[in-house]
Amino acid sequence: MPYTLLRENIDKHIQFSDAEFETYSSFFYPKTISKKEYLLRQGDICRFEGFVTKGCFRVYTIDNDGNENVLYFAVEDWWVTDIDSFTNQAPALLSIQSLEDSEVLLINKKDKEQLYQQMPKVEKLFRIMTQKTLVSLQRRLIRNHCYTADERYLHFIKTYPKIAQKLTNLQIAAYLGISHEFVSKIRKKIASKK
Amino acid sequence: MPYTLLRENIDKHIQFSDAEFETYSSFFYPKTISKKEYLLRQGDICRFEGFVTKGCFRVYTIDNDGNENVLYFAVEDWWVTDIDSFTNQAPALLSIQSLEDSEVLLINKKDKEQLYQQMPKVEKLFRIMTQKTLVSLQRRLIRNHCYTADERYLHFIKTYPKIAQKLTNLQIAAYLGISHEFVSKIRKKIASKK
DNA sequence: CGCAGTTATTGAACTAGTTCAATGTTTTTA
DNA sequence: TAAAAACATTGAACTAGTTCAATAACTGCG
Repeated sequence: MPYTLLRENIDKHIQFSDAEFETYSSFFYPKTISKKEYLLRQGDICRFEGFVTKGCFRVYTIDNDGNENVLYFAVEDWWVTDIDSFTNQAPALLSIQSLEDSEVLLINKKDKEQLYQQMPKVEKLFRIMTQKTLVSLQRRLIRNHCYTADERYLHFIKTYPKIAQKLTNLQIAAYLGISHEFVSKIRKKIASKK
Repeated sequence: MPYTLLRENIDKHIQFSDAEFETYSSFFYPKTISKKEYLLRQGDICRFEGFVTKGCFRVYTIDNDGNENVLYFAVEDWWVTDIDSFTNQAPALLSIQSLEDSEVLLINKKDKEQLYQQMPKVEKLFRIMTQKTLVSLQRRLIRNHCYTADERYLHFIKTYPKIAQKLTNLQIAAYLGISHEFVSKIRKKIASKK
């Protein structure tokens, strides 16, 4: 089942034969993560790229003032890693923690390099996936500039209703870059409009 | 000279033999853009990826309220495109305008595809470049959340002093996501502290 | 079950940043 | 070189969002 998800993930971006997928998937190994466990801690070196097959993660960083800042939440079919740390084997700026019992498929650095070498098509796959991620991040940056907090909140729960359900106000606030009290106030405002 | 810059650009990311670079660079053609001319207009389809060899561009979007939002400025050694529009040949959300007389090396969609096919190494090159862009955008997103406008302004002029020199307050404001009046006030504050 | 810890709500006081409008400055262009 | 246009500065009034503090509601756990 986890590998079925991995297959479906690829099919969204590129065509792989069964044999190609076989090779590709053989580089990944499953890992079970219990609730609140860390896949990666800020400061450590990120040894993996992970594909989420079950559960939910928050990918975040703590700034100098101790504020938590969520870069994104990852559920089934999302990838989790600190690319910078993984690529350069340098200390991570990001932490990755599960919000519930979860499962991932992991690939480590050496195997990733070997996979690139053995299957050049994987370069294309990750080039395409990274591009798509970049586009959505560009759009989010723009939204952050031109939307109000209310609009950003609404956009988030509309775009990711399933993820939003799993989250506390605190977590949503850390993603939107606002205070959790203000999330409360936004909710109240919305409720009273209906 | 423009092609020397392209060579130096590649050398930062990957190793190319002279022959490989020869092939690679033969896919690009130079274009001269005079001040305030558009390389791409929001709504049009982006037919190129461009490597800036001279001058300066702003890559921006206009939101529903008519506010201009600068995604980034591109000078020598930067790439300009609307990836989403280029990849999917769909209407662009972004406009790309030169701020001064400029020069770019362009590659169009078909040639890019042919290049990928002919030189799989180019997949790796663009995978790596896209990853680096993604990392810097992730960091910018986080900065936008945890820095004040003053801090973001200072970070910007410190990180890109050469670019900042070329820009008006209006343009810097559109990049930082604040009003240009506030940029003025920040400048005054900083000046008075010295 | 009951209690501890975390999360949510609310209000009051505050502040970072906006908006508007007026004035001054620089740049562009005829 | 003058006039027009674009850009920058400044202050006053405003507002979106914060911070703090107090209370209420949930959640998990022994």
